Amino acid sequence: MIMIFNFKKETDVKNKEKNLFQNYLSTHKFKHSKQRKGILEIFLSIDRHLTAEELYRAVKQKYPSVGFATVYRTLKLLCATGLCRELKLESGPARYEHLYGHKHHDHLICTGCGRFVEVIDPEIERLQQKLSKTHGFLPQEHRMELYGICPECRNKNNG
Amino acid sequence: MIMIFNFKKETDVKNKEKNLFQNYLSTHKFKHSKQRKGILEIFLSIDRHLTAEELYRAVKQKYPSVGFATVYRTLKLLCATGLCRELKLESGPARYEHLYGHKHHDHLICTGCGRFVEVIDPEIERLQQKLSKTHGFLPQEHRMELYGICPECRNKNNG
DNA sequence: CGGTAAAATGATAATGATTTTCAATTTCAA
DNA sequence: TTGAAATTGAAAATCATTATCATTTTACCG
Ligand SMILES: [Mn+2]
Ligand SMILES: [Mn+2]
Ligand SMILES: [Zn+2]
Ligand SMILES: [Zn+2]
Repeated sequence: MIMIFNFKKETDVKNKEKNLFQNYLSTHKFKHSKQRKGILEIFLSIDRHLTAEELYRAVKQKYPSVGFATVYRTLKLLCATGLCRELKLESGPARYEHLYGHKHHDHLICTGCGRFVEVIDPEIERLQQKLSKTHGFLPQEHRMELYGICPECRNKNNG
Repeated sequence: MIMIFNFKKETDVKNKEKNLFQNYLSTHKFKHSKQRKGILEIFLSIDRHLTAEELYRAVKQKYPSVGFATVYRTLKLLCATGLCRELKLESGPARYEHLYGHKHHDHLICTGCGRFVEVIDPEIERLQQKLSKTHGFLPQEHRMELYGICPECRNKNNG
């Protein structure tokens, strides 16, 4: 019962995201190609912070003819639509995460295993705004990544 | 009088940094080349957040025969010595800043003109540590960049 | 001082991630 | 259905950075 309910809710959310994308394409006079639909579909099916290459590989499994460039191009469109956020991290290629229905958050990243934990601290957010204003800046965005060792990796290293 | 005093203090600091570098080279059995000395000298003479290319160009003016690769290699050494910090920002090539005698700080960056303002908020730092620990992480480093529009750019756009 | 092994250098090639180019294909409004 | 315009995949180009390698320097020894 609960499973069925969750399943329904999930597909509803995904349909909403698909509609937002279709709307974005329409209002910007972009075309509704198979590739764009397919890439969005696969993107929505994977809820991780993945790289363009990881997404490309997943897309290939269902749609083998899609090119790497199209994945990159579509990721830009998804970001423009507000469905996706591009993360430029300290090292490695950019990673992409779902944005729709996700509030702003920052990341706690394990330097051992690469695990991502999404965090938000309203007090930090407030102080960031205040700090910007103290220096006369009009605050726009910010980026905060906290690096450390996660509980699992701490156990491994200590055991 | 004050000028002379400041001048002396400045060169003292620079000499200390040069000595630290020479020590680093010695203790690691690296050689004391003209290029390394020259690049450090130019690096110390420019107190900005500069790219490898900007440093390369400045070095070239006084030491035209120095290669780009050597500038990159020496920047790595300066970072290892603790005289320099490499900043991987949201976009563009890495930037390098003086580290010796500079406490940890984060950056407020103007999206209009690219101005860097160094900021530190002990309360934010404390909350970052706390946030990491709340999730069972052993805190290591963090990165925080606040983007906004600086007072000068705000005036320009409003005027 | 020479002599010499090891390290450093500069030029250039290679790399990795991303973007651009372009000929062929697809979309879509008329 | 048709044709102009957008999109695509493949491949080349780009950008920042790193690796390679023949030549030059450095540091040490006699
Ligand atoms: Mn996230
Ligand atoms: Mn700084
Ligand atoms: Zn971990
Ligand atoms: Zn500005």
